[in-house]
Amino acid sequence: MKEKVSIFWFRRDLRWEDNVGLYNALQSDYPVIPLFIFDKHILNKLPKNDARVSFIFDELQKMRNTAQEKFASSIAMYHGYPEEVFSQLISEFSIAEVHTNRDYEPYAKKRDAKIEALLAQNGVEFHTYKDQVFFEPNEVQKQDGGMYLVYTPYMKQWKKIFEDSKLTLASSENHLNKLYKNSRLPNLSLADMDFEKSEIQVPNYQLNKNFIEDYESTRDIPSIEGTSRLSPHLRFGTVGYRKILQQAMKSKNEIFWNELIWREFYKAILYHFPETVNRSFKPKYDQIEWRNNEDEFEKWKQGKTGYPIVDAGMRQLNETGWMHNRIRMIVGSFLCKHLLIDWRWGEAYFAEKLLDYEMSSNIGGWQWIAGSGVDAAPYFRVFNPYSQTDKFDKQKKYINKWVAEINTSTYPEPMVEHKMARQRCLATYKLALKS
DNA sequence: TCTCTATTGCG
DNA sequence: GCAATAGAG
Repeated sequence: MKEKVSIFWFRRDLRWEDNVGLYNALQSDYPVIPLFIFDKHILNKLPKNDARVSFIFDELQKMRNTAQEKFASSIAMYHGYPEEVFSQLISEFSIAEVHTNRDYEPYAKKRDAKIEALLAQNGVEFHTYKDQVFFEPNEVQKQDGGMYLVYTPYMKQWKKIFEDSKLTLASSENHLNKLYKNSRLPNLSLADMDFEKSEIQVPNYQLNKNFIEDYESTRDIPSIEGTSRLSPHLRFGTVGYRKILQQAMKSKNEIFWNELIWREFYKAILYHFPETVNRSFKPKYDQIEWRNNEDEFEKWKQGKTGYPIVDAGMRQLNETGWMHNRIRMIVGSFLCKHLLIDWRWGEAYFAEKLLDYEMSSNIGGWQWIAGSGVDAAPYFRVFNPYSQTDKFDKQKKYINKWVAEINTSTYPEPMVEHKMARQRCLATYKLALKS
């Protein structure tokens, strides 16, 4: 006789507290098995020392320890394809319900549809919940029911409907005694999955009131810790989104809040226009004749362009898995506009390196800088790396930190001359965009 | 979430 | 000779 259980499937919500799906799973009539699947569809494409895999692994082990020590439970961990893992679970247990938080990325939508069908065939209920956003892609709409394509009106509507909404936390952490009592559910090591521990660590985030007050004045200065470092935690759900919103609301200054709304805007855009993963939102921009020079791309990746602010950014990315947002715009503009390399190449490199890699934000950001996206920068807006340095890193504190050899003979000459590159960019874009 | 150039005004 | 600014990309 198989045991009757329910399952909560963790994906990008790695926390016990304020977890909507988990809260609902714990209301089940049956003990709840917490599940995590290291998905081979995703992991097979990653390098063996991928920092995000290390981070997820460490966080899950911490959570597993908590479950063992306080609730005589654990987390069932598998390395495999989700459909296979669920087939196995179905054979081992009599599963009443599977609960999970909704995910809006193109791959996730397909995966979940498959799992839902598999479960349905076996008479298992599949319940999904809103957890990683405050408003889902269909909840912020124009009067005519269409999706906003410009950020500002989207943001205004978002805030308008937010006023009529309640911001409450889900008290999942108070119901963990409903977890399935087995402290030896299947565990894994990184080595079991043929991965190794990364050198790169995810730093802690800051979210105090002063930080949010000062955010507007400090966020653009890359040499100070004026950004929240929240992004990897937000990405993997090691902090709950509603708690962040609550903090953001405490300040009169709405700049930080607006950044959270950008995140939801780009999630909604990717949800409604999944083809923009590798197509320009504005089709004409796919007519651009990119130069796509491999050697130049290599110099950009390594931070050897001869433009100190660009090189500092790329080296920060390579060494820490993170880059300041102001600098992301500068290196992105340099790649697309000075070097005329396809934004998709830059997007792919960021996807490989960023601890906080979020598909919707990354695609949105790159299409913004390339000019091809919704509500994008106009094509003729070419960032000047020198004036950006003057504005945001006047004392060269950031540059000196990441490009130590800046004043020595080993530092390369600029790989392209700014004025020429700018004119070449304008001419190339103009050619592609004319009628 | 920009940059460049030409022009104006000051004097 | 410089700073401020409009207009265009």
